[in-house]
Amino acid sequence: MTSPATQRRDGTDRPVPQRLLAAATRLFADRGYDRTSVQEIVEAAGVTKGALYHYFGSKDDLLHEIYGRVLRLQQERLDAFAEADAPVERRLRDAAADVVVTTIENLDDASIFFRSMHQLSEEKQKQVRAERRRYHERFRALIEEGQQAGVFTSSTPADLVVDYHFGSVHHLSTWYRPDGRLTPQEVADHLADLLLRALRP
Amino acid sequence: MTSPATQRRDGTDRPVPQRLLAAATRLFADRGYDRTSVQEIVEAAGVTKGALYHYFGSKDDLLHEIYGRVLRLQQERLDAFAEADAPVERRLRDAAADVVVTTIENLDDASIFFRSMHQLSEEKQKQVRAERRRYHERFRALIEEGQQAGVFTSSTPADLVVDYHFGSVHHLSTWYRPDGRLTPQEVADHLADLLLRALRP
DNA sequence: AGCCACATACCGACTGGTTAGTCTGTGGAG
DNA sequence: CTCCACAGACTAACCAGTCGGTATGTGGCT
Repeated sequence: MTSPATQRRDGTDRPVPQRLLAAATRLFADRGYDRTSVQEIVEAAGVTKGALYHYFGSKDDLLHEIYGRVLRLQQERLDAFAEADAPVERRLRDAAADVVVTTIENLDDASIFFRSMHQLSEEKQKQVRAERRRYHERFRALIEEGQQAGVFTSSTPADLVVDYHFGSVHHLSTWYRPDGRLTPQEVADHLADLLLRALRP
Repeated sequence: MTSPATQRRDGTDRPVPQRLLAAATRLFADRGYDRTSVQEIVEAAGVTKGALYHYFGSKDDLLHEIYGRVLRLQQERLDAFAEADAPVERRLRDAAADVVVTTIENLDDASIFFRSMHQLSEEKQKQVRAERRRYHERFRALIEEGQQAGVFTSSTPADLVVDYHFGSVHHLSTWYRPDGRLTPQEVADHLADLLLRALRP
């Protein structure tokens, strides 16, 4: 029962599909989807095209899987924070800071996420947007809860506040460097502070 | 003296280079740089490849010109607001709101800007980054001025505040729709409010 | 006024290179 | 013997950039 669902020819390393996903993530983040050839991906993963098309239907599927992975992870974490037993300010702060940390820890995913949306087929884009919307709405609900409770100002629509915060999260992949002077947690705290200060009545 | 520097064969419409730039902007924004063929650009502009390569050295040059246009425009506007004769809060607010309006009014430019950086040649990227840094620093100086004067909180480094705000500006091209319920000016006012509230001591 | 020389502004067929995806084949486990 | 998990040569399509050619305008000379 210790063997993975998918076996590989040689016993080394992780299963092939995961290696392909990892190689694709790295390459997509750094050259962009269109500039990365399938050949480069399989070479980086130490396999051949046969293997890739054995597990994935298309190059596009590979990208879609990356989106799925990120969306699942973030949604899970947000739900956990949102449902916690604490005052709204606390829950929003924790959730806001957590996306920042998680995003920084997966910077490759983040740069792919916001740059490669339109390389996805129309239907897959629709699916991603739908999941994204669920996430967005969960976050918005938190803010609206605080506004109704009077702990957050209502002078800015909750929608806009969500976009304001996620703008800065998306932007992280543009400027954050792991060798910079701020740790992920420090950046997260600052950004969460900015959000909460902007929401003070 | 009324004739443009560049003459075109037929007297109709705007000069060819501008038509090419406009067509390229539209197409790059909606299919992405790599997904847009030179053939499509010239067809949209009503000319042929000969014309394009007569005015531009490469497809890449076309993109570079788009970046140049945006950077020049934004830098000019920022400088004007920053040098105005008014208290810092006022100058920052006006500048912050203005980028939002200008960005919304050129949404195509905005989506190209933050999605197509990597398609530029290394040297052109370096140039764009340098101009971008100048812009960034001008903005940061405004915030630092306010922090030193004590009208803005110093609890968040000015750098981070700039990235926070520009994150939301970049993000506009992802969510803003001209047929939405908020006008560009309303969005700009809200985002500027959020920034200024986040900076209150 | 007429004519020549040259420049500018394009046209569009062609080339060399690249790429996603296919398909036939094969080694090893059970 | 069979089937899964992959190998890798092959194909059909596409695309940036080139290049030889053409049309229109312009200035100088006579």
